[in-house]
Amino acid sequence: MSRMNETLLRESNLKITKNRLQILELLQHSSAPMTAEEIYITLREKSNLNVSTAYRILSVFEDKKIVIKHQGCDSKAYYQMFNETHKHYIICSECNKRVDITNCPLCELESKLEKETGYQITGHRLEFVGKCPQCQK
Amino acid sequence: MSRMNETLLRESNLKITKNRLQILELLQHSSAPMTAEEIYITLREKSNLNVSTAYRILSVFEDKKIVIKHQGCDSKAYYQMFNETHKHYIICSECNKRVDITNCPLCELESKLEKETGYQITGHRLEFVGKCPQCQK
DNA sequence: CTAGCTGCAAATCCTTTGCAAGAAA
DNA sequence: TTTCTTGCAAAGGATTTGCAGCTAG
Repeated sequence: MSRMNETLLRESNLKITKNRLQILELLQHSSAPMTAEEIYITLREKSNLNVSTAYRILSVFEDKKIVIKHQGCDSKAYYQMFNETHKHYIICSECNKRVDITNCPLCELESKLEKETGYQITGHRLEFVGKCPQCQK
Repeated sequence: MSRMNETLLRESNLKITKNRLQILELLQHSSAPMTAEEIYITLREKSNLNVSTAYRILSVFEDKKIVIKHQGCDSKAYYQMFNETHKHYIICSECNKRVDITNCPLCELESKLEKETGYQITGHRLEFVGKCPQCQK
């Protein structure tokens, strides 16, 4: 529902623009995190979106905690909706394809670590790396 | 002992050079993973090492499994000795300082995931993010 | 109208490469 | 000598920025 996204933008003090709505739609319907370039390529015709605009929108969304950003080992940044936040991935070392894993055994560990290290822990990143079925051939 | 590192290089079919020995020494004595630039800055006077040489040496070391490379959220690559491999970190979201955490509850999870996803899992990356004691002020 | 968005081109940051000179075996 | 390493400068890919025009409110 595009109406919901308009509200989301309004509540974040952001103007409602076609680009922003389309990026939201896209990320909401994507089964995997996307790079800025993937988003740009998907939307450039439909919306004639520019790459730098894509980066700018994603960056604002990150500040407003609408999306979160992962740094992939391929040194590209991957973006996904914030509400799907607590997910982890298996990443193919050949093609960089990502697959979700459900269930996270780590949250409990966090408070223990806070005591041990003095860090104020705000989150964690867990990624498994391997070869996906296709790349195993 | 620099003699050991000479053997290490010889066994990897690499010529023994001042730059390589100094980078090995440095990483062995560093308590945290280092970026190519940090290594370069530390060694440029002592060894008049060039940035691209640093990258090249680190890249060869990675191929030969002498070091491993992490991609940090600051989009810089961090290098450490391979033998210290199975470590995870807490990373300060302000200053990017890294602290080791001992003990890894995840290895068991891997085989379960292999069955579920069809991926051939070769490793994992686990990083906790938060604010280090200094940056909490 | 005004603040906030956008496109475009140029700039920046990290990393890689081409090439010719230099050092190890 | 032969092969591998290096320094330098230039190129590369991902991301950011300056600026002038545009658009939502």
